[in-house]
Amino acid sequence: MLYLTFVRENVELVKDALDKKGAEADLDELIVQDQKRRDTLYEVEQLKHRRNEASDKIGELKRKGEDASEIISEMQEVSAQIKEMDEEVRECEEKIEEILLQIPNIPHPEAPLGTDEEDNVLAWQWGEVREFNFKPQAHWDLGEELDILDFEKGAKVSGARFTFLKGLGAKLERALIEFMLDIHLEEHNYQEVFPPYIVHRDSMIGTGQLPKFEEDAFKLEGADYYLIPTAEVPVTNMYRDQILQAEQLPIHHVAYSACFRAEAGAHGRDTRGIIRQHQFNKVELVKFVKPEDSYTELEKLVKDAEVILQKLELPYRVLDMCTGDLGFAAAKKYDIEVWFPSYDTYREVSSCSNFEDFQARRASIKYRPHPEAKARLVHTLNGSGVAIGRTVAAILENYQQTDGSVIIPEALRPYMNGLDKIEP
RNA sequence: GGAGAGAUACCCAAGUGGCUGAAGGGGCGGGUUUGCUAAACCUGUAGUAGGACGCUUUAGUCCUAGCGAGGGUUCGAAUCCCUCUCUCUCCGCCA
Repeated sequence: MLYLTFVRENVELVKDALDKKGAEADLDELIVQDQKRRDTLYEVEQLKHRRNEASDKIGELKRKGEDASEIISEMQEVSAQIKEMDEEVRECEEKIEEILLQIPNIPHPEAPLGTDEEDNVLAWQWGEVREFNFKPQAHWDLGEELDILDFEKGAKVSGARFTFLKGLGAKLERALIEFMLDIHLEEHNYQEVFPPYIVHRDSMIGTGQLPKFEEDAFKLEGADYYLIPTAEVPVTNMYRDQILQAEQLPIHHVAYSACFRAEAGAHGRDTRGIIRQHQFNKVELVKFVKPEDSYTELEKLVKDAEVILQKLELPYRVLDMCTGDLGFAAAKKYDIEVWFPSYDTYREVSSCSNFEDFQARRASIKYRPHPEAKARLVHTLNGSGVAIGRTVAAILENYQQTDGSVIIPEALRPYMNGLDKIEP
């Protein structure tokens, strides 16, 4: 969310941002409501001032045992008027809030201009794409043959986009979680948290999932509860409505969690395999930093995520996301995509964003640069470090052998009891 | 799930309708005394949000709101009433 004052004073800039992001919001109505609110507020505050003074007077008169009925009846009228105008102000604020929540973050000036994923810019890439001397199989075929993925059982028990991992598949998933957590804890100095998977509405608003993207989330029936679409939501909201001390920053958290997504707009896409599931595992990195550090921190965040893929020796590329593909809350974003032989392309396994103060403002997360200083909003960042399910799929595809077996990446073997291969 | 008790500023805490725009204490900041420290004494300490005017060789002044949240009663609410949230204690149940 942007500050109302900021929007009021930078209407053109905000309009430009809306264009670049391909978003819409009724700025004209916002300005009208804002003006109406301020006018009414000024008047009603004058009345309240009068009332406060009169109340003191009444108290004084009553203490002296004198008659105050005249001034009381006068104030009865004033109070009724105040009540009415308060209601008017409240209505304006409701409309303003509604529009304000529709306005996306302003893109960073260096974010490439563009309308959709076609316009994303290749930033850099790593690793050699393997040449196969046979036709590589898709991970769902490999997984079924190895009896480590069971799509039928997933569909039977829970429906489409749910899958059972079995035996060494389940172990591989667990090993990756452990492996990634260890790297970020021991080599990158993140602090681990294990968050709740269910949050209430305020938390979803705090990080920007709501109110705009209600249909993407799973809501629990009969309660104001949502299943988290990413650990970003609970971990960022840990610090909601807080003023941090300067020396607490930067805060770097790593959190493993399951993630739940309705995938409402994705009918027919990635219906096979485990690329797009309603429930998947992810190790997430979340940072709270001083504003002046946030872009350095973003670069480091991407590097931290990349290390995982480098250690697993999976070839990947990094995309600098264009303005149209930045999403609602990000000012700048890099996606990391790993190579999938069967798709003959790269698929996203991580998305690293700098939200600047957009989330911090919604969630009211501030810090004091000096003990005496006025509180400022922090900058928040997060990125996957990385998505587990897609990494499993990538390992199956990239490490497959002619006989249908799959080699375990060396870095992962300590987490698999030294196992070097999954065989049919 | 049942019964009860709570929520007041950085912390503890007083406060049942106007003299509380929040006593008192602790902590923290400043000062006096002092060779230094400590002690004692004096003194400051609502952070925030919003608005009006001012400033932009940058600086404030005033107003409004704010005692867990939201409503209500009242000329006036920390105080009375209603709803909700959270915390604690005991019982039950459970991993």
